[in-house]
Amino acid sequence: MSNLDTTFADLSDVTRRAIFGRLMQGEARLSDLAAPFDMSQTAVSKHVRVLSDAGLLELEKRGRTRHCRLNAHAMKDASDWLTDYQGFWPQQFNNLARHVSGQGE
Amino acid sequence: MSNLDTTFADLSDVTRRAIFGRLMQGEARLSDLAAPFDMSQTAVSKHVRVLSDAGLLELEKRGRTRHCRLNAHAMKDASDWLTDYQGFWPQQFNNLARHVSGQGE
DNA sequence: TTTTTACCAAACCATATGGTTGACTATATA
DNA sequence: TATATAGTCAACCATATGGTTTGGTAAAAA
Repeated sequence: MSNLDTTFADLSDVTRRAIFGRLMQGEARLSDLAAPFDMSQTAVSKHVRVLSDAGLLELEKRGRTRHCRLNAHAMKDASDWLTDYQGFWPQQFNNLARHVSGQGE
Repeated sequence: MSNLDTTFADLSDVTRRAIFGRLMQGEARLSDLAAPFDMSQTAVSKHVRVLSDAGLLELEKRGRTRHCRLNAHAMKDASDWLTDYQGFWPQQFNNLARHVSGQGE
């Protein structure tokens, strides 16, 4: 799978987007991440592994806890892609929307 | 699945991103869409159905051909989300990147 | 030292995904 | 009319995904 494939696939799961969002507020332990979800810690651990494999976050073992934080570099790549994407599409969408809705200008 | 789930899932397949890209250049018949790919027309037809079910494109039957075009409204929704997303994250990413790389500023 | 905590690993399960083939329908074209 | 073309549908297959449970290990706390 390409990088873009995995990034989008990762973002297509609501649990992972939530983990993503949580980590924006800062580092968290695996059990902290798992707590809000109505599923086993093992399941959350798998999601974290998916994100980690995609390079979207980093894991650090400290004693018996595992600490997760966003990987700024990988995030930057994703952000850059979105920037490019978003820079290109909107006019197209808007043009198309104007055309379709017949609103002219 | 939520709307966001399906949109990201749709974008996570390279074939569908290519179809997506092709349709940005304008309407196309199903067989036109299928031609560049080393897979059966049935497979491409399935991808098109996935995109259609997600509301990302529209199908129109004209005689024996099926014409596809982007759905401007659904596209606008996706674009809006990306805009919000991208408006929110970059500073965060940049802050995080600065912090991690220790570049101060 | 014993017990609890935090996590991993393996096996398993149901469903989704991305592809195939073959048979079919409907429309153009010769 | 006969044939080729565009596309669908249904059945099938292999693999991926998202979850579970059970049993383990290592570290912290009692």
